[in-house]
Amino acid sequence: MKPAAPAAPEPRNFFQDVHEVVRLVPSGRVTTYGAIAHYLGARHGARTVGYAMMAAHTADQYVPAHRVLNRLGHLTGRLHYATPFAMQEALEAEGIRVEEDRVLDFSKLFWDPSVELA
DNA sequence: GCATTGACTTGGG
DNA sequence: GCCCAAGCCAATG
Repeated sequence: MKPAAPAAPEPRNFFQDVHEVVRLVPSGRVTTYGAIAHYLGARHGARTVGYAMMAAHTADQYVPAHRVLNRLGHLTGRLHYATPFAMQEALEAEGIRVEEDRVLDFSKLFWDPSVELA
């Protein structure tokens, strides 16, 4: 019989893996695409992680993508939200200070899954 | 099957 | 600290 339902627009397990790691990010903390990629093996490349985040918009469960930033702590994905302020407000709602589209004390708030989940 | 694009990262100027 | 170029993987046309 058929191995799977090709009609299902769901991507590979890799997307679910990325979404799961993002959900594990505690409130008030942030992580980066590179950290997630490294936790998953770093073979897929940070770009693929970012691509998975774009799919997070269509994920079954909610994914706190606002806690995922680039290595500089910039809110790179804010333009992908319904409103460009949604991501910043979501971060500030968790006690994270955001200034000029970048997270303050990013080094302190940085949450590395390859270390915290070790 | 090749070329383009994308929520990235690193290195050099 | 910021900008440009190269490398990387996956999806789309």
